[in-house]
Amino acid sequence: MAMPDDSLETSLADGQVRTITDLARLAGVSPGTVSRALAGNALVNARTRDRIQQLARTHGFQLNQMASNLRRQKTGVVGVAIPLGHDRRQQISDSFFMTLLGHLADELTEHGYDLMLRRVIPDRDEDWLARFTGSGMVDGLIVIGQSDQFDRIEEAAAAYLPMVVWGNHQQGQRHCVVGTDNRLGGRLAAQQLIAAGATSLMFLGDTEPMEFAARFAGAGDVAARAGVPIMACPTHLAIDRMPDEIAGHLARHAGQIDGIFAATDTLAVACLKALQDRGLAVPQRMRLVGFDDLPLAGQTVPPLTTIRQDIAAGARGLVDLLLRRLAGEKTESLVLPPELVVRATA
Amino acid sequence: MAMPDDSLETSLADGQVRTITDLARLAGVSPGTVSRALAGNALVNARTRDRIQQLARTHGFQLNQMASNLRRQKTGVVGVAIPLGHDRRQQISDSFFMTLLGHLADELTEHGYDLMLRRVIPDRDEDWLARFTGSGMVDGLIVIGQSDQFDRIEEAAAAYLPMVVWGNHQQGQRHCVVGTDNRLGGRLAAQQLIAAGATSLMFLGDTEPMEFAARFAGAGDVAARAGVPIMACPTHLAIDRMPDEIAGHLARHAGQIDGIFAATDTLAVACLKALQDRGLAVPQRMRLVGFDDLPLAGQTVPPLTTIRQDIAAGARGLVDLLLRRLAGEKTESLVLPPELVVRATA
DNA sequence: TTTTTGTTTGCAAACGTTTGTAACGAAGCT
DNA sequence: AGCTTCGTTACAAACGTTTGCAAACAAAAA
Repeated sequence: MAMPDDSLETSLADGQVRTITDLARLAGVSPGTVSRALAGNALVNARTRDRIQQLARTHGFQLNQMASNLRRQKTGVVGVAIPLGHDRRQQISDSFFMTLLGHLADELTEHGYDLMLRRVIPDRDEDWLARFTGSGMVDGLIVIGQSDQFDRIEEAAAAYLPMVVWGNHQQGQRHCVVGTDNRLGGRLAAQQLIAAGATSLMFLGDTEPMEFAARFAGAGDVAARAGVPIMACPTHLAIDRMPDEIAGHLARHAGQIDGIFAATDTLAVACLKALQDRGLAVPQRMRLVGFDDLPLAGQTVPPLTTIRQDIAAGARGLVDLLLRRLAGEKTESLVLPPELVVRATA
Repeated sequence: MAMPDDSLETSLADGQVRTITDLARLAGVSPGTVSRALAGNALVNARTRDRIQQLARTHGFQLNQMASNLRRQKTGVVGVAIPLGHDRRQQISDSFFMTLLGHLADELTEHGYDLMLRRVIPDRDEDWLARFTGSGMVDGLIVIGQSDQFDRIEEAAAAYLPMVVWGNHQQGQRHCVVGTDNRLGGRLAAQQLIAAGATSLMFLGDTEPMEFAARFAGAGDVAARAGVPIMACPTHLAIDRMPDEIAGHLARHAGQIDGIFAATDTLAVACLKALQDRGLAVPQRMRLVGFDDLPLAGQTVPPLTTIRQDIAAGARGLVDLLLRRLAGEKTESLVLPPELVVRATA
């Protein structure tokens, strides 16, 4: 048996081995064989396969993914879109979304997928969804937050299967969604506030986004049944406006209310500070419940009572459903149960 | 002039217009012309150009990026790698890195680049860097945090130009880095603690990672000059171990020290809680300074004195330098000045 | 009319893979 | 010896763009 031609090998050694063809020349076989060898295909003889893999390793050969993707018509990349609809500065700094993103990265990596992150501003870019799905750059799409794009997502879902959305579930919707049962979460929050002695409630947060609207509605359910009034106080999530707005709300209504349901832990923490600034004892004079159970919720003084969203489970659900859709399955939505975490603010 | 053949057009209308060739047939021109028309190339007649663009719009045509990328040998994608070296669970949930990531997404989007996120575990994957740079999937690379991969990054930088790293700058290093002057930050922190009356210091945090080591060293400089002792108390950043470890440190040393420099705001906030649990008044009995100035630093009670890193500026710097490197420039590193933010804990 | 110039288009060769099909020996069978 | 079968490899056609070059054509100049 002839050894691979040494002189040929060294004559190429200086010029980088970039393409599969370079490698083929080096190994004295055809490009097709190299491709199969690198893929571990059983069609190619075990000895040649090892030899080629060895050669690839020593020369630091890297397969060109672009070409591979084009040929195989798949990319191994999942797109993650964060639409910034109603409050442009909100989400990107919102630690809930960032934490979810982290878990998504974990989960996708685990399954051999890469993650392509794209922030989209729907008002500026009409067909952000079509651009992403049709670009050929991603095999599937995860959308974090419906924002105010429910209709557009709904429309896209009709034609584009491999898409899963984090958000709120609505009766009879078409697109596959994963999310917490926000309405139930709202009920739990209001129940706890009332059980802790509250007789008049404030909902702190915007009621425009679907998730928040559902939380408010859930709290409303319970409040109505208990004969307790509840008022909504819209507040931006942007860190620079939040404190002032909360202070304003408290200044106007602090006398009339004795329980606050914050749409988000971030809001709750800011609110807690505002309450302490006003000298209102928590939970004696004012009860407070948050939403999310971010890590910082346990770190406040007093520690925050809140409604827990299981972010890790959410990420697992998103990825699991997406993978099944990539395999052609037509999956149902997944609604996760929220959990009341009683600490010290209510 | 003949209008585009209507019967032909409708005969294709049902079958999706996927490729540039479909569109060419529809418009009665060659694929090359369509390509140029869509690119807005001045070579093609203005009228045909408009007609083709209109046609593309009405049929919802999307250029296949994969093919385009392969042909042009560029992708419009920047890779962002987060190496999880020394403390696997740390970084992904660490709000500093997440915030930086958010700003990076902003900044890259602004310049027309997409962002491909990849978490890498160096121990499991020897040549994570080469895989990323050589895959052909990204035009350039931003590495967030040197972790314990300084040498590997240094080595890769020799051959691969378009790479910028967030981290600590060391005398004479090869790779281009953007980061805060951690040593100076450490000095500022220690100065403030001592000015506030501290006479014996604790450094709360791991001293392994380069950034933290530099912060500790800076504090050490000042402490030594002032004749104040400082001890390092290694602490994990993982949220589930942090509180217990801090409580342990305090139990052992609380009597001997009266000032704490926490390597991170996250640590500082947890420490603040632990101090309050022990009934140690801040800042009367114990002074505390953090690092980062995360949004939550202003929300604690009392609000946290800390060393500010300008994350947004860091992100801008990273992207700016990367773009210049993509253009072939050989750029210098960028060291950002930290800033002391005096609130109420020291 | 012929030549020149300029504008607009088509042709075909890349980009670097993957994969169906054919080809080629060698071995096993009648 | 002829036939099939099997294991291994080479060949070539895709995948959907972009782009240098040549061709076609019209208008202007000679």
